[in-house]
Amino acid sequence: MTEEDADPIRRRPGGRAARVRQAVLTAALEVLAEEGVARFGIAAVAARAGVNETTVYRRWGTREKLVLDAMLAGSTEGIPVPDTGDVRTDLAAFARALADYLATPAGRAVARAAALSSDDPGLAEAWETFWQSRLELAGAIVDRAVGRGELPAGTDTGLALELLCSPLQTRALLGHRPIEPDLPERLADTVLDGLRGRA
Amino acid sequence: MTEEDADPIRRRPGGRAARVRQAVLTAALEVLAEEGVARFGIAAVAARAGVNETTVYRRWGTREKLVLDAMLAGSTEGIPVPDTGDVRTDLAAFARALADYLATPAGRAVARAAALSSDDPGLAEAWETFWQSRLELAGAIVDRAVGRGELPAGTDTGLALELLCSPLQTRALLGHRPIEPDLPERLADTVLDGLRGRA
Amino acid sequence: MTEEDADPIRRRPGGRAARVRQAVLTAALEVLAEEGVARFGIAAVAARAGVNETTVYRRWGTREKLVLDAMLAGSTEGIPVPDTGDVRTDLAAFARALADYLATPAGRAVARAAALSSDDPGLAEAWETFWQSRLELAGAIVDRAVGRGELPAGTDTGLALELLCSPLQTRALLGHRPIEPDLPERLADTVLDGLRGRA
Amino acid sequence: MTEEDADPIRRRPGGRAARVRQAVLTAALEVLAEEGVARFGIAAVAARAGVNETTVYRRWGTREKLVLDAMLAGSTEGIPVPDTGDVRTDLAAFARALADYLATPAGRAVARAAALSSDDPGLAEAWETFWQSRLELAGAIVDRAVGRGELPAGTDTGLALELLCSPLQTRALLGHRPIEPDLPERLADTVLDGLRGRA
DNA sequence: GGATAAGCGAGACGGTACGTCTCGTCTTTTG
DNA sequence: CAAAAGACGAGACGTACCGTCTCGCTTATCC
Repeated sequence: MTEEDADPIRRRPGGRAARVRQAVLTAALEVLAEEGVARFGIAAVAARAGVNETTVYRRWGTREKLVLDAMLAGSTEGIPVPDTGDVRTDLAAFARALADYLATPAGRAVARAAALSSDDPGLAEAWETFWQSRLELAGAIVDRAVGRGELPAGTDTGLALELLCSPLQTRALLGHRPIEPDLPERLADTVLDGLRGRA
Repeated sequence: MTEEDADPIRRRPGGRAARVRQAVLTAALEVLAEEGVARFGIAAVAARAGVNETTVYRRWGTREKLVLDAMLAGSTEGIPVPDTGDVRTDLAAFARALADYLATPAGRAVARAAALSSDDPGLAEAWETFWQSRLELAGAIVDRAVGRGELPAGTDTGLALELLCSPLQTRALLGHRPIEPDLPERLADTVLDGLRGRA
Repeated sequence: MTEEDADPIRRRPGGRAARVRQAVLTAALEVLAEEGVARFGIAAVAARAGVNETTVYRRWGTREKLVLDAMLAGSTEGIPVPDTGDVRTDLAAFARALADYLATPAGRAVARAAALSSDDPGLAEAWETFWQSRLELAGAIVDRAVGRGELPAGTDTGLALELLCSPLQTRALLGHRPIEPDLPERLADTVLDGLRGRA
Repeated sequence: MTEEDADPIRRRPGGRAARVRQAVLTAALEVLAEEGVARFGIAAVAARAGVNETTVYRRWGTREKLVLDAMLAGSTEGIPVPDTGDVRTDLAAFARALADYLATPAGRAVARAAALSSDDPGLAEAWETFWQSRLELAGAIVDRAVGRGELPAGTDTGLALELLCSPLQTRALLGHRPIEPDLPERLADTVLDGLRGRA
């Protein structure tokens, strides 16, 4: 885990094993985006990857683990974190980007997959980490604002991000209420005001 | 529709149909709470309700619709909405109650069920309505605060509730991050400050 | 059974009961002819007769009994028995008529219904009677031939009819082998030769 | 196709697939004989074969196909065809054997099954072939008699068999009229006389 | 460079749930 | 009060996935 990946499959990047792995994960992401998480099936993934079903079961075991691995491998880019020097602009842009991502089929699929596989504690933790790593980068926006004096010292970065992001996530997960275009801005404004305190 | 329920099943409260309906919905809620939404099956519900499986299929058709109906029929009480005269106390108490509910097996199940069946547009809308009706009562807290002058006139009630509730919902849905005991208070504080604007 | 039918349904020929009975039986015959005996269902019969399903169940109980009753009531005419004075012509014509009837949807349905419901001893006997009464009329052909000296005295009428008819019935029942146009004649010829004996 | 069976299931005679196949077909024949074709169910067959229900559906799809396959695989021996040098004795013995077979539960089931599934053209043809292959062996009796001069040269073998066998089949199929002990002999006699022609 | 071990393809199977279909019974409502 | 309307019980049917297993065969690794 430290200097050499323990997974024997990734040992040789050019080998057949790695090729199969990549094909399956790519296919999984495509199926996820096209069919949604509810109709996501291993048979479809294997067929699209040009790989035998048994192989997928051998390597990933269950549907949930495959979804998780595909997500981890596939969305490495994350949400872009702007840095314009103005905290309001940055937060609004980040919220906008997150909303756009969640409107994507892939984004919807990610959210659903996380929600559905959170029964298994191990998977739940993995999803937790997934979201954490995707969103905590935005903490830099808040931290920089504190550094510039735009926000008071001691500002709770986590709370800020949670207030900003979870309305968007919740809308993507529950029901089908669309995200109005000005919602990211309104969220950013209100959250900023809240963080600055009443005084 | 006005004085007599349109649903023919509920016409006679004492009849067999109504009795069966009640038994199934109750059993559904129990199974949901005990097994979770992923392992929720119609066979188990029918067995527990002492009703034939076919009847469940006849009346509800699919698992998703049964879950929805059980939720609609079963959680009529909703989250209590306090009225102490102090908006901060009220909001914090409401957030606390919501968090407690979401920590309940039933609460988790509700959240998961909504996330699960949001592929079907009709069901998604129904779940939207469900949450709307459960949470909008809390709008009274904000409205009363506006009336008392605790909050400015043009306060966006919906945004307020969304900021307050969605972090709790998201935590219940994604990952397994527990809700810290003081989170409701912190949420209430920050949201209130945000609503009051940057003085 | 002797001078007044015991069946209460037939008591009043003009009453509603009789009307319902007639409608159901007619509808049953139609469904039987159109859909075949395998897809014959009480629901379809009731719908076509403009009568409630429950009524059919009350009066006839099971599908088999309804089929039987419909057959008994519906095909009173039977197969025409010719009398030309020549036994070969008569037998061939009768065989031809039977073959034509068995090629009819109704005829196929009758044969299938008899074959399928012969598990129940009571029904089996009823079907036995049904066929007996339809075919034994043709015994007159043989008897007349004996009277005219065309066939020896002591000719086994039942055996003659069985030899003549059962190949046609079997072809209608098993497999889908069509009945060649000259088969009735060949049957009549061979059977007649057989009856006359070798000498 | 010549030296290796095309059916992939039978490729390995000792493999699990072949074992399962055999178990299911044997169980099917047993259920068929014990319960009759009307009460023949896949669940019962699977249970008796110690095989999962799904496997039966996968391999045979419908009840009718399973019945057919069981019959094809299970009654390979057919009706014994005697060769005593006397056509009357041979035909009578064959008719007797057929009558005995049709009196067997399995024999009844075969007849009923064919009558049951003759709606599907493919299955009807298969049943046709089934009966054809079971009965045409007896054609040798007639052919040998022609060779010995017991029967005239142009004797219609098919017609002879049909006249001999179909009365027995019809009695087994329709109604419940038992087969009298001397019926086979009388059939053989009359058919032989018929085949020899009038003087 | 050949043994050898790891992984893959192919095919079936056990298991669980789902949703459909019919039959025949039972309760409730209505004329 | 009897028939209509409609729900129910019972049970089979056929389908869809999931995850496991076995058996050859191909590929990559190791001596």
